[in-house]
Amino acid sequence: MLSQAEENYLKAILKLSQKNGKSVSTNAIAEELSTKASSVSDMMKKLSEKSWIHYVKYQGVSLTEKGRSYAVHIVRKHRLWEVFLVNQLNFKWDEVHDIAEQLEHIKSLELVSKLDAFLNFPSFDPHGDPIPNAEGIFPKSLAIPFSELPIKSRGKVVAVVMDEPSFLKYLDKLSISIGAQVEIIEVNEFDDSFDVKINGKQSHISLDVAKNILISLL
Amino acid sequence: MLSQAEENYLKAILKLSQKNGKSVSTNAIAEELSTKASSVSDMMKKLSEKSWIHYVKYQGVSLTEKGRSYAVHIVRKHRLWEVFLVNQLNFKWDEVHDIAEQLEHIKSLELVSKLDAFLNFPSFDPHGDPIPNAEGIFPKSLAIPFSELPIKSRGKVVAVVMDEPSFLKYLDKLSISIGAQVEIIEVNEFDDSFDVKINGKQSHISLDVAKNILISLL
DNA sequence: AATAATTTTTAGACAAGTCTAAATAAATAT
DNA sequence: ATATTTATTTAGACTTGTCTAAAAATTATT
Ligand SMILES: [Mn+2]
Ligand SMILES: [Mn+2]
Ligand SMILES: [Mn+2]
Ligand SMILES: [Mn+2]
Repeated sequence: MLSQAEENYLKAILKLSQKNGKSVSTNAIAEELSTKASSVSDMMKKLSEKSWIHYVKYQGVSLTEKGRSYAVHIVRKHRLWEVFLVNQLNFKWDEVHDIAEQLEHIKSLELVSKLDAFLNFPSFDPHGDPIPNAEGIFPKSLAIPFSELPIKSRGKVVAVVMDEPSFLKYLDKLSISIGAQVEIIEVNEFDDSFDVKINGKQSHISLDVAKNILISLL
Repeated sequence: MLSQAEENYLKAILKLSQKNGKSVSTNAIAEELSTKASSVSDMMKKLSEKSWIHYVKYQGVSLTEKGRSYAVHIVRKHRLWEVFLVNQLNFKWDEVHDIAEQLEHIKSLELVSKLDAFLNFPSFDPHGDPIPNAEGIFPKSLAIPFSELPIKSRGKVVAVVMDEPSFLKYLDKLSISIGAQVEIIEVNEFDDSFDVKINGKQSHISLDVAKNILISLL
């Protein structure tokens, strides 16, 4: 049985390899988990001995089939619990991450499947992130960053890339939530900002913000 | 912030002092937590340095005010989660203990209070155990062991003392559940067993079983 | 009251997980 | 191709929580 620490490492490796493709560096993992590279090296040795990861010294790591499916299961739990917290307990979307970070480590397959059913088999979490099903398959969603939305075309917010509370609260202030209708009116070259419409109302956002909002075209 | 291990020790001390009054012995704690007396000694030193318990070598331990209130909070979480698992997720009462044993360590006051509200502020868990409120006050219930119910008087099952799955499943088999109407028809002196009525139907239970069922008189 | 049995504590060891500092390998720049 | 910088690993130390075995204190028995 894996410890919480081991589970967090697997999850970090999954996240980083989903983002950057291929193999993951020691430093990237250390950064992701706010720990030191030396601690990561130690842990990589351990996880590799137990066949959770492929690891060649100085060459980075990748998940084994077994490791990937375990990591996906943790992600599944994390996102299901976030749905529970927001939809059933009325938490706000910027409040749930740290709690789900703990709940994801609760061990009971029965619990996960009953929770899934209770929540009506959701496909996306409160931040628009896809929830893998019991077989580990992620639902597809073709989404592009808001910053790459063609001018004048309409889109719908489907997800956010960051889940830091400060970013999420800022989106609240801008009335940007999952499902909101958006449109780019104009690009301001000199500061890379955008004049936009959000649910029909004119607004203004920076490139940094726009890159972290995922849109599906209407 | 307390570790899971420390929390489990505090909870064990609370449980034992509620059962036997006064101060709790090293061996009793070791037994309760399935660990060794030497480990308990070590931990008692640590908890006492941090003022969670009163501890005098060779004299047993008791909780400080602060320790008691922390332990009660863990119990509150444990029992609220059990209610959630049984009432919302349709677990059976013999399946929830181990899961609640993990969930009780999730740290978020906000979560506890929202869960409490979501469940409609329950006063008793699925085994009939009292759930302390946010102030740490336990609801009262004057209950006596089934084995001490006066002959011919009627009673209602309000709680069970043990929560081992095997015991709970056996009660299921006897159709004994929280709320069931019961009555002792006759005491069989030679084997200390009882002829009883459960929801009107005649049955037969041992002293061991009867001692672990709590009744309130009708 | 002295002895025996039981309970509790200490001493020393170990595994997990982390850290700092030093060594080594790999990548980059000259 | 060599030197420099950066990334990664190793060495050694520390904390938490556990264990076994031995020592000490307490309790029970004669
Ligand atoms: Mn986590
Ligand atoms: Mn999320
Ligand atoms: Mn526990
Ligand atoms: Mn219970």
